[in-house]
Amino acid sequence: MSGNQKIMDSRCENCIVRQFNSLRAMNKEELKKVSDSKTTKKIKKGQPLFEEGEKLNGVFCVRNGVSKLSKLSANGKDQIVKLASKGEVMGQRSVIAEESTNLSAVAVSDMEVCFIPKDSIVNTLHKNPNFTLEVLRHMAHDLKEADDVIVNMSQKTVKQRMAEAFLYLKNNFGENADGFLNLTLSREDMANVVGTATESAIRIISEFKKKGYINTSGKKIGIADERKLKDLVEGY
Amino acid sequence: MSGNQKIMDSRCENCIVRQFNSLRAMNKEELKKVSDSKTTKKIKKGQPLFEEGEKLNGVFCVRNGVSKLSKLSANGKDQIVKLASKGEVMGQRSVIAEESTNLSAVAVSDMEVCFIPKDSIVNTLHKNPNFTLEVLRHMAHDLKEADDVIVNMSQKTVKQRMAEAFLYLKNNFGENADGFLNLTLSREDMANVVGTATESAIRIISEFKKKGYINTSGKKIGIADERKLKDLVEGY
DNA sequence: ACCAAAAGCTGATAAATATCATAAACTGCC
DNA sequence: GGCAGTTTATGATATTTATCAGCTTTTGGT
Repeated sequence: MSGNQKIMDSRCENCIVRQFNSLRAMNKEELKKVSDSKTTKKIKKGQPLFEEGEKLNGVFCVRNGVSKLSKLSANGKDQIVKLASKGEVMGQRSVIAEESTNLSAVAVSDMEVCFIPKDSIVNTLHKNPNFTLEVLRHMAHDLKEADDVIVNMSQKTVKQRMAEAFLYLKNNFGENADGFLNLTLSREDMANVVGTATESAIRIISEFKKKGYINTSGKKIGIADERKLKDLVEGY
Repeated sequence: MSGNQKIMDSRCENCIVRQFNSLRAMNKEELKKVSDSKTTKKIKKGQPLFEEGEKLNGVFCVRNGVSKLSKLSANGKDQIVKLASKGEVMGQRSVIAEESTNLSAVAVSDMEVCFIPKDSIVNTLHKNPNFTLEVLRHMAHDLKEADDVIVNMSQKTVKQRMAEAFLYLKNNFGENADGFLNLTLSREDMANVVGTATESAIRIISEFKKKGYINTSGKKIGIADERKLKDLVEGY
């Protein structure tokens, strides 16, 4: 790595993260505008990026770390709807629909994000059909995933959803050299992903451990028997 | 009504239904192309429009009637994800993302739909940013709603979801002169909307009736006490 | 290093929901 | 109009999940 990498990375044009999201469909000028107007922020684990009901005047592009996107329900519990990591753009919906967000975003690990004011985004949406289409494709995909989540939530048991959550964490955030998941969530967050009580989540984690599906070390969790977890999800 | 209404209506340019969906952002020529390539179909209650896993080579625009969009889960139950009625376009996602559908569509009442081959849609998506943006806005809205559904499914009780479903049916499909809901769903379909066992749905309907929240006449259901249903949804 | 607060854990119990069984009411059909 | 098949209904029971209470472990701050 060269000494001036920091400076290079700070331009969107050179940002690797862009590969993963709709920004890659922007042309040079558009990207320049975005880059000139954006600001980079460091967010500590546990800190909020934005809260439900806020009007966002821009989107957040994740460079590093992970954020949970959740919605408070009437019973006082948070439901985590999505975990956004490197390359993902948060707050798009609010900006596109010109409504306040329906979700809160809180960092679940230390993060580095770029905040892109909405003007440059909205402008490009009106002028560059390729970009708009790219965003649309992303959203179509998200919507399809949302359907799957709805079906899982309503048709699968808590145990099945928990097993699925572990597989999801492994597939999306990977595991480190010791075989533990890269992303460590608190039991409460796990419960809020799965949509269950914290105690129930803890109980199921204990059970999975006892049965040898997973192993734990402190808060870290490792997938020990992926096959068994998959079977459980499928209902065997 | 004039004698040639049938003919007028059969052109998209004059179709009222278009007011409700993204097609209104198309220009004259684009609309003409759509109109020339589309075909109109009548679908009887209970008949499928398309099935999960199919590759759709076009979208369906609902002129009349209602279709359920559902997904089969591993336990053999159908989860109804959406009810599409007049003006709604089905199959967009599949066409946009160029993937097979993740949902099945079955008519829950007699329907009249227009099938629009994908070419004219895809073409416009590439060339008319206004149209693309309009579709995008719709999808952003759908996605927001999907988030709400996820939260409801995971955080609310079956009883609350059932109450919510009745309010939804009233708000979206209205009621007739006798005070009964315009859209009559079977108990099984109700259960599949709410994500519960058919017996549980029946039990809750009986309970609501006993408590005076709703009234029934055969399969028809009328909302008797909207306030109480709303309170129930909110958790009182 | 120590203390308070938070997170994790476990048992007992209650509540919600699913499942199984059975019967009545309705529907389409000849 | 009557019969077969489906839908609706209800009871009994089993299973799943939430809630409450008490305890231990971990964490972060000074």
